[in-house]
Amino acid sequence: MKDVAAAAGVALKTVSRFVNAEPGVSPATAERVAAAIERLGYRRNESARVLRRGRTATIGLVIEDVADPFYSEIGRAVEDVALRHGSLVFSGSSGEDPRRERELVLAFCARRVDGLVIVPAGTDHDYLLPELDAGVAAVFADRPGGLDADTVLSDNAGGAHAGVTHLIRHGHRRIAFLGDRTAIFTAAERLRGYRRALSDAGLPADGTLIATGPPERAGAALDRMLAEPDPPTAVFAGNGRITVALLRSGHRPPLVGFDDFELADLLTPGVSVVAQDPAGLGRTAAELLFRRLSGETGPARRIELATRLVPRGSGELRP
DNA sequence: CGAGATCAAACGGTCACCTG
DNA sequence: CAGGTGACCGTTTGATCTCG
Repeated sequence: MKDVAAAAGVALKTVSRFVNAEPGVSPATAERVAAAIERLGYRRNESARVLRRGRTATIGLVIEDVADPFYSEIGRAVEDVALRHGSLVFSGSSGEDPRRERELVLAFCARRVDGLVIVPAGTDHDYLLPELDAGVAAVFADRPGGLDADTVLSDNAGGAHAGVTHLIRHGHRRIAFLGDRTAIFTAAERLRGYRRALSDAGLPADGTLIATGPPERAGAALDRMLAEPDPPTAVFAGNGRITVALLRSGHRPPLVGFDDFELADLLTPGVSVVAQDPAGLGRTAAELLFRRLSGETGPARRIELATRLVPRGSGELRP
């Protein structure tokens, strides 16, 4: 900047004004400064700018797994919004481990991110309080966090209710629920939606038709249910990985799965799903974050995004 | 009065150097 | 040897000044 000022024959301050499009630079001077910038190949040093301004124009994103398409779609949407606000995104995978989530978040904070979008792995977020006090903004996405902050969720219970009701309408009375561990908020919510759908339809709750646990065990769990005297005639799968695990283990039951996935429409029959809007989750979370960063105050918001039932064949099979 | 110059003080951390 | 001091990195910002 000093060199540009010397080359253009103006003061440092004038270059700064020009670079930041501030008023007070005459067109003639601006032209000389622009020419000097062009000639010297000057680009503003962002580190120095950060040093002075206190804002780093970066945000941190903690998701469960960057390799999981559901979360990478969230990540992409967050990135798009961030870019529009002149920010870059650091992202990391918690792997569903609260300790790792905390390490990532604190590492981002140590690099002085302006804000955070977090898919919580744990339920205790007291470790965030000092950071929030220091002015870092935080938004929870996909699941609620352990403190009162802006949160964006999918309507998990409502989506599961719609999916199970769809199976009931097609004549099923005994519907299995294969879900992830209920310690995970979304899994518990979907189970709640399943139960409500059964009771709304006047069907009995049968605990032997419910299995929760890691997705890779879903196939075996369904095998056990099918070996019982009064087996289920349809399956509601609690997330995309469970749906895929079931299909991989050779099962083709009447089925509705939570979460859409690639090629679901190309199978025979097509797999009916309750689709979430992961891009919507990411976009909404990032937009809330940038609103806070631009000074919006007021109580924490909680936004719930609708899900969409996508019938493709597997959910319309009769008993 | 407006355009622009000049000056100094930050920002947060690192590092060389000095003191006791 | 520990601990303290001050310069330094590049930019922004505000105060103040100059000149036509």
